Amino acid sequence: MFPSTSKGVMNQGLVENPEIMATSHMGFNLQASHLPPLTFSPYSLSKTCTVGGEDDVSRLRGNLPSLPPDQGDDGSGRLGQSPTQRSSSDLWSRTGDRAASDKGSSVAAGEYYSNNKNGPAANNIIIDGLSVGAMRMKKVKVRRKVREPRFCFKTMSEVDVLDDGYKWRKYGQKVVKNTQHPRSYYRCTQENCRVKKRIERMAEDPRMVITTYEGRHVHSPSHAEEESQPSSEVTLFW
DNA sequence: CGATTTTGACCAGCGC
DNA sequence: GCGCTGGTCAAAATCG
Repeated sequence: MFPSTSKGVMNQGLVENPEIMATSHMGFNLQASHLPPLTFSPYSLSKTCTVGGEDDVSRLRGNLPSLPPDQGDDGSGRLGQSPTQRSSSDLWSRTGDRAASDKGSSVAAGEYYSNNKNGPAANNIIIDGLSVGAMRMKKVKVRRKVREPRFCFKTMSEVDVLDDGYKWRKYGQKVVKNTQHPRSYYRCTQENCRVKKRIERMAEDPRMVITTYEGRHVHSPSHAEEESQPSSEVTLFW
């Protein structure tokens, strides 16, 4: 349903091979000198990286997308990992919102988990996936609030804010529970563009930066014309 | 001086 | 209802 010539490896929510090419009307360009050339398939990304609410849970349970990636406003075209894709022995870290209690009562839609089974490595980008199995294990309590499509990924970086080609304005910073590092909230400065992102460092490994995007850009990257070296970018689509 | 960042206050969702 | 927490607002401060 989505044009993609993915050559990458999606494994339990990770993109391990950067050689994924795809086309889409929406995308991110991450430019960072410390990163390898990366272009993520929109299909792969949406398939493993986002979940936004009750509808998504239903979709995930059916393992079928209900919407193509370019339709809808709440997680279009998102697919879920099979519950069996999440191994209990894998190291997962919660990176998403607080739909579930911090007191460990349940796992709910809207949470994001990452699995870095290869361990942190330089120039390694990890796409975060979602545990559907965990949702099945317990009764899911879901926020009714409509969510924008989201995905998050981790990068090993000394700088918090990666240059993704868009212009961002910081609108908040918060110290979240059980973490030493504050979480920063950014909004796209483009008028009528409601895309947000938040950036935080992993508690377990402060070298890893977790970037979570929410929403879709309605415009091109601000310095798209300046792209002279596609091989030095990371492009994320969904 | 406009754009951006900082930061405390406020709000909403959730569990008890 | 209350307390806790994450997310957002907005005034003040800072930057270029």
